[in-house]
Amino acid sequence: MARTPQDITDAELAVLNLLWERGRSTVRELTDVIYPGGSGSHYATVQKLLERLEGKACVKRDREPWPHEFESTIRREELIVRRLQATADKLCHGSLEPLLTQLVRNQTLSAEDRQSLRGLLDELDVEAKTSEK
Amino acid sequence: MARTPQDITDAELAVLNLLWERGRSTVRELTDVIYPGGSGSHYATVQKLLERLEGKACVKRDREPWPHEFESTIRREELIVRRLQATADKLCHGSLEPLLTQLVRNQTLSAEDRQSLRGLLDELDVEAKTSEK
DNA sequence: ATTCTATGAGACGCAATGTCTTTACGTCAA
DNA sequence: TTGACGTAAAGACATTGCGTCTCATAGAAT
Repeated sequence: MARTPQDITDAELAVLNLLWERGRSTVRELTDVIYPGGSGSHYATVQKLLERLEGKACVKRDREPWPHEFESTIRREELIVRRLQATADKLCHGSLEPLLTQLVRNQTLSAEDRQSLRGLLDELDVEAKTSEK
Repeated sequence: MARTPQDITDAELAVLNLLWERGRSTVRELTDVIYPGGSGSHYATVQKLLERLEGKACVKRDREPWPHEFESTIRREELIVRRLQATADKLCHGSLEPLLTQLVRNQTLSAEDRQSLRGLLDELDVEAKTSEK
């Protein structure tokens, strides 16, 4: 069984999380937050992580300003969905429904929560019906 | 940033999935399914994976019969919840609610998925009503 | 007894990942 | 222009996770 590398590693995620918070940033700005009072090599570490994120199409580099500025090209929500799907693939033959079941069972939802959830489901039903013709 | 090992690896998961399907099994039975016509060393591979799963308290070994029989001590649902929580920890400061939102918004939910979710919500309504008095 | 299979401990090797080094380059102040 | 300083870019390096494999020993069966 071949080993499958992680899509986005923890260190990379730390950078992405910061980009989501701060928006467009330089390597230095990110480094100073992730490694406060960090040495010179930490700068290179963050740079490498950004480079790898760029390779994974999760980050876009703007070479126009100097120093370069980085920006995430993936939204947090997209990554959430990606991870959910990965979990479903490995544990539920790709079906997301069991995840939903566990989440609903596990979380204490108020009556209002349940109602609004039903509303959302109704919306989805309508969308499905209108798009199928 | 220290590297965090995966809780359960893909190869280990393949074994667990089989145990969930078949129930209590011997090493040979599992090996013959995972590596059909596999060589002798594949047997040892499965054995090692079981040993590691045992160390992670996901599998119980019964030394009484011969050959030994293995059984999973964790349910698929527990593992799902664990992975969901891990995703929430890394992407949502530990909150599961954003996962739920994404799952429901995601149009990959089939009509049947939506129906079964409604059923689940109904169950929760009943539980809430009976426990509130 | 011998022969087959199972067990158990450990070695091995590749690759992923976080880190660090080095060299070249751009920008600005004197 | 030159020197100083921060940045860019490429790549080397160390650790270790993880799947695999070897071998020595033990139990069962014929």
